[in-house]
Amino acid sequence: MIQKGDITRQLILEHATALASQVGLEGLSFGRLAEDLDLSKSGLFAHFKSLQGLQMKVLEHAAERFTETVIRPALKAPRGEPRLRAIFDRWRRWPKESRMAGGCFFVAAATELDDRPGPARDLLVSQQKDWLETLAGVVRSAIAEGHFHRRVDPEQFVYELYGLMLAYHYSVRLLNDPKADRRAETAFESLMQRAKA
Amino acid sequence: MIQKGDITRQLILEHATALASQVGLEGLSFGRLAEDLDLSKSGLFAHFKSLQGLQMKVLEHAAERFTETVIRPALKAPRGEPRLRAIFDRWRRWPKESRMAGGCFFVAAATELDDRPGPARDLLVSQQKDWLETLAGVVRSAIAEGHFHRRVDPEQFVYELYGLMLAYHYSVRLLNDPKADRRAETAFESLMQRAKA
DNA sequence: CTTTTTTTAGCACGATCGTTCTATTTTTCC
DNA sequence: GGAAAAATAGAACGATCGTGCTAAAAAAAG
Repeated sequence: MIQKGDITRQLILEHATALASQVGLEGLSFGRLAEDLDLSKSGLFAHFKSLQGLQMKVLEHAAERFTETVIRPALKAPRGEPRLRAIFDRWRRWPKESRMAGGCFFVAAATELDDRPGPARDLLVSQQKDWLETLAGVVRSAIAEGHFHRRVDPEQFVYELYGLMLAYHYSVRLLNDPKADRRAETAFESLMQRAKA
Repeated sequence: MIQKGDITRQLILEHATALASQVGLEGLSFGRLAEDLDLSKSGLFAHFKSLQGLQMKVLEHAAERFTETVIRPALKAPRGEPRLRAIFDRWRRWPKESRMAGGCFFVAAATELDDRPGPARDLLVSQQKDWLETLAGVVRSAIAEGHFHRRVDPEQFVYELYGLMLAYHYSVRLLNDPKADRRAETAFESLMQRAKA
């Protein structure tokens, strides 16, 4: 049975995730959220039983959005190189697509939580490892399909791909570099070229 | 004339910078600093006239430390490729070298300030652009020395180098990946190889 | 030494934080 | 419809925040 509370919770999480992409997970506050959403602070609090509870739900919500915005659609592309290209395109556009005011939610969370032990950090780490493993799997497919030669190290490939995306985020958001898109594409093509059979 | 205040200020900044690498620039608070350093909150406050003032000084302090720990020593290496390698080595070790408990201070600051307009962000952007320009200059020297071929795009090179460092930071701090060092070295050598004349 | 300047401490302010408790309203079930 | 359950609001708590004001202590200057 779908309850009213579930809808409200979803609405809160939608806003909280976008807000967290700006101010960080620790920057979230019930007072601010309540004001933005025209709810009482205590009413909002009752939905998640603590700030940590809210932060965990926000992490889960963001991961779901990422899956349905980036991963799932890209899986429709043919295995191997085309799928990898689809992922790259959608990944790069995902902060805009998901209307994250503060850029990629996970980039913010990663630098914020990397030195704060606790369940939130643990959850993020496990999510990120899943994502890296998914990426490595796509690279392995590209090798199996004969698109990439067999000497390609999938983990190394993913490491460099991730670096490229981080540099892109940094260039766009902090430096406002208009050439950021071209830079990312060039780096991606270079990475692909080196892996080609 | 050197005053007592300057020494105290330096001591505060030393601690504040390390703390900010963990909790971020916005995570700094006079109360916390005062407790850590056994000073009164108001006495500490008097040294910087506002939280923004403290944050600006912390940014400046971190930049000075970076210059003397990474840039200056690396400039002793011969122009071109050797100097680039010296920078890479020192850059990678600098969070440990400078005893930043929370990893590279600037990585944290970059993701934190990228969507908060103000003087702190402006200062950080100008610092980062300086650093990128320095790096591009070293790459240009490598071309001039004949170490790199003339088709190398210095800005593109720096973009990929920066991405590699960001991925390294991410792998070490969030994922605790023991292979992070090897991954960074491999990516760096690949970047060098592609640029070689 | 004394005087002046600088540095530090103490205290209070309004604001906001996470959280708890209780009451009221709204939704759900029969 | 009414009864039970769920969702929301209101007020208050102790804590911490940045900041200002005032006084005492320490350092620098003569």
